[in-house]
Amino acid sequence: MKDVAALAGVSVSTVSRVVNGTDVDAALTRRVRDAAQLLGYRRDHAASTLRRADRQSGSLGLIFEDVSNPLFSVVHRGVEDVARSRGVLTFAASSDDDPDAERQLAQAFSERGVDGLIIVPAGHDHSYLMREREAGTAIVFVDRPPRLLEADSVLADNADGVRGGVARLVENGHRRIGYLGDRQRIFTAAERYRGFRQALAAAGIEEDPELVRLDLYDSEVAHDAARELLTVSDPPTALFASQNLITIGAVHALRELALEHRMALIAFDDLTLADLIEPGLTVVAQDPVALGRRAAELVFDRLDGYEGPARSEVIPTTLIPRGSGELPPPAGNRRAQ
Amino acid sequence: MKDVAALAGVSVSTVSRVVNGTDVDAALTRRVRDAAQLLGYRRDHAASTLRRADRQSGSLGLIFEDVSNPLFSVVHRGVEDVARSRGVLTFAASSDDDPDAERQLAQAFSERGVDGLIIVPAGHDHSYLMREREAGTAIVFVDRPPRLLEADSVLADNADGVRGGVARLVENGHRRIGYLGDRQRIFTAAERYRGFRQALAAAGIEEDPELVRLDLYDSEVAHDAARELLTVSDPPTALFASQNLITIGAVHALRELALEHRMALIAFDDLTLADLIEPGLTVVAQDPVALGRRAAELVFDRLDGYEGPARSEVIPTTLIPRGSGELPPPAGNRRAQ
DNA sequence: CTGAAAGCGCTTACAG
DNA sequence: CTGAAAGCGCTTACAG
Repeated sequence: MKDVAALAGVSVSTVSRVVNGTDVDAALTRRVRDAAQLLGYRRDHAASTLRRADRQSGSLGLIFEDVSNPLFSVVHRGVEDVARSRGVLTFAASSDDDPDAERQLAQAFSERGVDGLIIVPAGHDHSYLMREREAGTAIVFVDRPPRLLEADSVLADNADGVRGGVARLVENGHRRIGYLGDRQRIFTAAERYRGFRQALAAAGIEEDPELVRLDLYDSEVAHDAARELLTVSDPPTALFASQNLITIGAVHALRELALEHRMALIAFDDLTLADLIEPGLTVVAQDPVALGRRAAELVFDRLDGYEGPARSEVIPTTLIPRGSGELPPPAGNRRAQ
Repeated sequence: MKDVAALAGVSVSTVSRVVNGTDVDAALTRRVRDAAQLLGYRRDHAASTLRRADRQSGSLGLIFEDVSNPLFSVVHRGVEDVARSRGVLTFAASSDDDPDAERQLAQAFSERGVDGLIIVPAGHDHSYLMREREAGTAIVFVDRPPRLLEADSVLADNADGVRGGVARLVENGHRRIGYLGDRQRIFTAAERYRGFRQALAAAGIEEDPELVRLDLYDSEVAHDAARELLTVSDPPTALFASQNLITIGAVHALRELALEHRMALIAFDDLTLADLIEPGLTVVAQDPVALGRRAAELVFDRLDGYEGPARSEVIPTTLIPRGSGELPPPAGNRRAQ
């Protein structure tokens, strides 16, 4: 900037004013612009915000479990869309579900002066974020709620999604419905299982522990659990798979037992080729773009001065029928009721 | 920092030294740390690098076509892994293949002082980046090479991947092979088509224009093109789909014509449920983590002082046989040769 | 409208 | 080992 000022024959104040668009004599403006162009001048954003009154860095920090997880990368895109419309850029990083990593990333982002933090929480104690918030950083949680901290959050309607899926199975005549669940310490997994139980209760069906397998942490384990569950003495006529990897394991098990056209299946979360497998996979789909957009909007509401109580927003899910969820129970089972 | 110094009863110089780990008397160090802890002090990273000798901001800017594209989100993760091991954070943004957006993002990142830029190029003229590079920013291109700028790049071996896939089809006895290609102005699409022609030439097969459909920009268009191509008077016995969306269109067309078990199919790029569709989808898979890691390594090589000529690295692809690519031509066709 | 000066939060020679 | 002082690139009252 000094160089630009020298070349244009004006003071650095004037250059600063031109760069910031405050009124400056047209001739001077031209001289400054020419000089800047010639020297390839680019304002130092950090120095600028250091001195500025509002102290906004124009950046947000996103902490996901994994930036390459298809769900979170789409959330990221949702955030980006609303942030970019305000000239705000996004940092993104992966915690790999490690609470220490989450903290370190939050700290690293804070040191870099992000205006807001959007977090898919890994930790179980977010009180450490109080200080960042007092320092003016807007904090919003996505996909899972914060613990030990009152803060804005945007969640998918996990319980309701499962409830709707299972209700559909019940409508189609199923009463013995198997459930394949993820680790119950994970918020979304616990919520989904809760939805399952609610749906059974609403239909007046008693839960059969034999038909429920929880804490399935990858497709292999889910595959084994599904095989077991499908071969109990009084097997289910329908299955609910509560998550992507579990769904893959379940489909493998159904194939192996040649049951894919006889056993109804509904899965939580959509998948790329879901309409190309046989039968088409009926899913309860989340809306990750909406999760991201809304989270960003809550961040900017705070930055724009909203100081009300923490808001918890819930984004609805959608049931997408593709065939597997519409299979009726076999005739024998129908009569048996 | 001033406040910490006051509370600890030392000068700001001493606080700075403690924060930066230069040797300070143990007792003073303790007093400073306690004061910092008490005040919730967090160093201002921007102010720090502003004054520092090396001027490194500890951040990288990534410009993808779309952060939510599964390929790029995995590249992102690869970059993140090597960057994080050096304490470097990553900005990421989507250009949506718009050259202007690419430029604006590059500029926004530069203003924020990123140490390096990793770009999936949208534009056709990257000379505008000369200035950033002169300013010390390391620049590496991923997935597609730069234009009008000598710069490091990391590409997948597109041509070779297709060549290998088509060679496999030829080995299995196919001589009439259909090709479904994306818009030829896209570098990767052109490369893949080049690989297709090379494979045919190597096998002494003359290219039949009737069996080649290019510039397919979405699954609908690909679906239509595949249907057409499969119903010409002398139809192919095998198909090569050059990209994800095209593959989806091709599989739909094969299903529609009930040809999925009679027509061989190999696709470029792996997909989540590829082993669960019938028959399993044989693919030429890229290694996006490696693309990202290598790109980050090239960035850090430059930042570490490497000043040699631009390097073009190529990451090999892998053929994953799952059934669809291993279907032989029908007996009649085999005799016909 | 323009310029000289102070200062954002920090680091780093320079003395001591 | 420690402190006073200068200065990184910028913005912004304050005079003129």
